[in-house]
Amino acid sequence: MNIGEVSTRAGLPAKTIRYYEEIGLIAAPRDTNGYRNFGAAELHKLTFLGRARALGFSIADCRALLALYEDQGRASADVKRIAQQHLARIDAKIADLRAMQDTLSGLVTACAGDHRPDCPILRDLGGTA
Amino acid sequence: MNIGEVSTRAGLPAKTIRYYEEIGLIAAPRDTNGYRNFGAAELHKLTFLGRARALGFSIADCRALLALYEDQGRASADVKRIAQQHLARIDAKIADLRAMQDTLSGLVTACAGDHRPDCPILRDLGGTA
DNA sequence: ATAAGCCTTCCTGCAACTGGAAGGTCAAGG
DNA sequence: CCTTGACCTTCCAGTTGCAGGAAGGCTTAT
Repeated sequence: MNIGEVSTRAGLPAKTIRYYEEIGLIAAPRDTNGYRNFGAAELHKLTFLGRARALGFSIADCRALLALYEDQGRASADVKRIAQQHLARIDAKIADLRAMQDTLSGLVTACAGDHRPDCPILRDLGGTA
Repeated sequence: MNIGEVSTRAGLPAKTIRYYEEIGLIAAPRDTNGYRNFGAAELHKLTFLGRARALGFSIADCRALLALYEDQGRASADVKRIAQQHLARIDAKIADLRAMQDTLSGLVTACAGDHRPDCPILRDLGGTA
């Protein structure tokens, strides 16, 4: 399988796959012509990576998760810890965004949005000045 | 006011203030010794920027908002449009994160987290393999 | 022979800073 | 007068996770 095919099958851009190889996340054996030649195992790993990334795991987390995935003697506790930490980061991010959303939606509602210069949004940003 | 004082008063790191000057977001007049010397107006602008950034506005948005802030003849509609677009981006981000949160919390709950290798999280990422 | 459609590497850029090195300036203390 | 320490300066590199594009090689079909 060349990179194009693996790209469509894994649902990842070729650029991303090359990048993953570059940072040592996956291996990509070469043909004599220099082309990358992927097998089923690498496709599987790339699909794994795609899902993990879609769940927001960092590359560092992905590396750890992939290692655990390959390790038949792993402890599920190690996987769970990573997932929990990530979940905590997500929760925190949502909380931050919600705070912004609250403030902003209030301001947007309060703003007339017409031709006049008076604007509660700018008033708020400027410190009620 | 030197950069240190303006930094504490605006609540922004000195590095950030230098960066804002570098990208032309603010001006920073110099003393004869080369030190930046800020006046009340610049402090005010930096505070404005700090609040806008805290609400998640991009630097590009901040630049536009700051211009509108300074423009006495602005239309509040222009401000509102920027804020609404940003709000939409925030809504979308929250939706994304919530989807991740949903999936992940389910997986985390399902994972025993003990010494055994069996793990629903890895099973899911690996495509039920 | 040539054109299209793959593939390769390498370099740059994005957002918004942060950290650190190397060095100038200033006020206080001995 | 000298030193110490806290400021300040510029410049360069790194962060995250790729994307865009140039310059060129391989393959297949016409």
